[in-house]
Amino acid sequence: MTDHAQCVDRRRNDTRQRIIDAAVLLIAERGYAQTSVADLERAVGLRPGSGGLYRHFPTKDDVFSEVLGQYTTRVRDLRSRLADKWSQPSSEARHEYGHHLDKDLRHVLDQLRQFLDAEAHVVRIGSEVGVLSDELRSNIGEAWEEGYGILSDVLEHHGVQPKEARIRAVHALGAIDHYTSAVNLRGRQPLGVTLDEFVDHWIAAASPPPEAPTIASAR
Amino acid sequence: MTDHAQCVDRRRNDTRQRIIDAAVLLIAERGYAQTSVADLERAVGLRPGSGGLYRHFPTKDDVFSEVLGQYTTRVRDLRSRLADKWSQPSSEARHEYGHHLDKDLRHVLDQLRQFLDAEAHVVRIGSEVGVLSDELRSNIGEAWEEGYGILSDVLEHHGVQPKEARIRAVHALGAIDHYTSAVNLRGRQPLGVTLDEFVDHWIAAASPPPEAPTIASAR
Amino acid sequence: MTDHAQCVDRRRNDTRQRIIDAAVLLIAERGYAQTSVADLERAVGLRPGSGGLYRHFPTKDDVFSEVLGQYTTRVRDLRSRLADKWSQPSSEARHEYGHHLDKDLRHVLDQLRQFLDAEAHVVRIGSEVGVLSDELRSNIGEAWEEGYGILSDVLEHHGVQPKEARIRAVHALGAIDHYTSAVNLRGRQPLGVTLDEFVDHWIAAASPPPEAPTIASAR
Amino acid sequence: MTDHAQCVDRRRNDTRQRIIDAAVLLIAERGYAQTSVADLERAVGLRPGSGGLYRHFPTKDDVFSEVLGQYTTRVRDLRSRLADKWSQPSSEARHEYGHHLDKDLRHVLDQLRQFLDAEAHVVRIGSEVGVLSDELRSNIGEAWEEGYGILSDVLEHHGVQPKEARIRAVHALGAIDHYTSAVNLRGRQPLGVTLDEFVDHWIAAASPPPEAPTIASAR
DNA sequence: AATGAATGAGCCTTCATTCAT
DNA sequence: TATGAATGAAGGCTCATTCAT
Repeated sequence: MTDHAQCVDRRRNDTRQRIIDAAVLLIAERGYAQTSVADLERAVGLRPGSGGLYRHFPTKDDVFSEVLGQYTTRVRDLRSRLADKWSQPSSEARHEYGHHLDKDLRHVLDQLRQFLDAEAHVVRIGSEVGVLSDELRSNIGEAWEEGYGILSDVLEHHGVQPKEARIRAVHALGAIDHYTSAVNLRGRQPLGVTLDEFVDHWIAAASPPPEAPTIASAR
Repeated sequence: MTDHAQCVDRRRNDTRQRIIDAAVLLIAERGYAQTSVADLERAVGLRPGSGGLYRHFPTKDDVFSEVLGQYTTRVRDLRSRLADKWSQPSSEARHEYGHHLDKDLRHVLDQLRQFLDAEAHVVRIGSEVGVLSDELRSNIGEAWEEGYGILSDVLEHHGVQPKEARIRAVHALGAIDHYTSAVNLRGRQPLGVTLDEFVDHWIAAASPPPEAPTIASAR
Repeated sequence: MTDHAQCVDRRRNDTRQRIIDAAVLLIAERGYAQTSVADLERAVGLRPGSGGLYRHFPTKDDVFSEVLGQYTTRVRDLRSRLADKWSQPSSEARHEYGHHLDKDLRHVLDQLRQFLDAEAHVVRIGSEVGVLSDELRSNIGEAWEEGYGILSDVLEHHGVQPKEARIRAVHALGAIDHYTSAVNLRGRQPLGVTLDEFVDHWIAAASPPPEAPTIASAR
Repeated sequence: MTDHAQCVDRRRNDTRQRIIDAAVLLIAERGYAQTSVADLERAVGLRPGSGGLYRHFPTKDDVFSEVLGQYTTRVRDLRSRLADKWSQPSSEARHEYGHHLDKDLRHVLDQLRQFLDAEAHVVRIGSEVGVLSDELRSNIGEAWEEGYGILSDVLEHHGVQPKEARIRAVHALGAIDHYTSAVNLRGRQPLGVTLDEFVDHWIAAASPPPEAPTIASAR
């Protein structure tokens, strides 16, 4: 393979990735349904409406599929990054994660919220799931599975049985997803419940009752 | 009033309501965005594309606004129907609702689930909130507020303080909304958690800790 | 014929005329093309879109045809009213019309302008002639013929030969029509020429040159 | 630049201009309001209703705006072409324009009439001004201003004061516009006045009175 | 005389996608 | 690889008119 060929390949990947990045931005801004192929082309310097995008993706949906794929990867990364914190408590000595469930949950929630702030497009897509193709929907499903995993990891680390950890994780992530979406989309706090109030309760609800959960989970 | 007049009146309400009913069905089937005016017309026997719908609604969105409005009414009805059960425990002697929080919560959840099964279209619309107009969005917001209310009613009846009842209600309804949507839209149980498993946990999570709930919540 | 029947007939004519009056108003406001059958119905208290107008007119265009017809009648009236002024100079002694062409022309122009201010709808239609049906167009033609007549009357009265009077009349009315329309429609004075400037010139141009026109026209 | 590139460029300009040309024809035939986007597409060989026109113009109105723009340019050209004739009398020796107002006016009128015969569409649009958008209306206004200018140029060249030249120009062009439109749209000569009769009078009326025109206009 | 309902034809516009160059 | 052009299918909406009641 010549240098030239490499350069071409690079450029190709370049445009391809730039389309994805543009998609991320545009979706965050106006949503999936309102982002047209021409918009994407314009955003990356291709002539809008000329179909230049189809050199890089067979279909509009494939762009978004890739977007979601990369997102899933980032969720996975976050998950393993956090998992490391519990399993290698000494590495970040001062923080001492992995000892107190409460503290760890709050930390996870913080991380989760920070993460999602940086992934506004996916939050946005979340409110348009209904108009997505089946493939895209299942892409999103994968990401969610990893997301639940983040929470079940902490719980398991703290001795909650795997099965129960999963249940709690789904319950907890679902609750916060709903709350966040409600605030974002309807611009109003549900029943006037503030974020702080919600979070405090959430931490408490996510933790298993102090008495004897660990006994049941002793494996 | 003659038979005649009655007939005329009937016809009018008829088509209008039939459009709404058709909308309910079609939304449940393919979603809001995928339901065109022509689809609605076809569904009620008007010639598709002839604009016959516009004799009954000024705008496509107004159809859906009405759909959502009628839905909100039904949620409200459900709420007051359930509220009656706690406040008039003797009226349905054998059921004895209003005494045990656990039992009542399970009952509410059953009712809620039955209710939502019959309102599949709204669940579906919920997944398209992102593409909806502001008005439609706020219509949905209203319905949710009533929905949370159903749960906070039970909790309050059982001595949970109003503020905490609201927080718990939002948390609980959010969790179940997310779970249900996940199953409906992605056709898969999150982390393999079954409905029964989820429900059992949900009941437990929604109830305040057994010891001194009111005391605990008085902070 | 009973009183009742008369009453019905009255009402019928009533509604018919009210439709015409409404048309006059609506056209003046938004133009012919923008005035729909439903608008007319609404304006006279019929249910818009129910086709009630078709009890009184076979066609939308027939309404406007009638509107134009009544207008033509009014132009004719104005014409004969003015004609009387020249032929019966003594009747309104003080004004002494019929003696000085200049004065008379200015008077006619004033009357014409007053008249048209009260007939805004026709001025408006004038700017939409291009979208009118042939019949409507010829209706307008009739009115114009009467309009030219007003001017040729004055000129003839002052000794201008019929043929030349007609030419001058067409020329003069055309010039003022164009000027007025330009100001109305483009909201700007052509080449910055003000109304007063235009009128002064118009009077001068409409009058035949002082030397010997009367000789030629001596019949 | 290869043949290829040239061909591509040609094609682009081609369709765009062909749309404009088609618009000119269709407007002349049936008017602006009656010319739909689909009509234009059909006329240039695009599939009607497929929206192919929108690759070349962002909006239906933009097509007509361009049509009017090109027209204005042509009027301006005519104006400067004629202006040259008066200021450079020797260049076309035999015609000797610029010396006799009568002759020059007749010449201008001939040119104007020839010009407008070739611009039937604009005449037609003139009769639909009432239904046009503001932008289109102001486009037309521009063209008129140039048109008046043609006449005021001749008059000024012959010593008529600028202000009076402008008034006369507006008056004269208005008169002929009205006459022409009347004949075109109503298919009948106003008061039976023939074109020749009208023109002869027009020439006379447009010229300032022989004696001391400049003095008279200095008031 | 009036009305509710329906209709058909049409309108302007959008957009994912294809194709030749 | 990129682009101009075209296309087909749709989409929401308007409106004069008809018809049964």
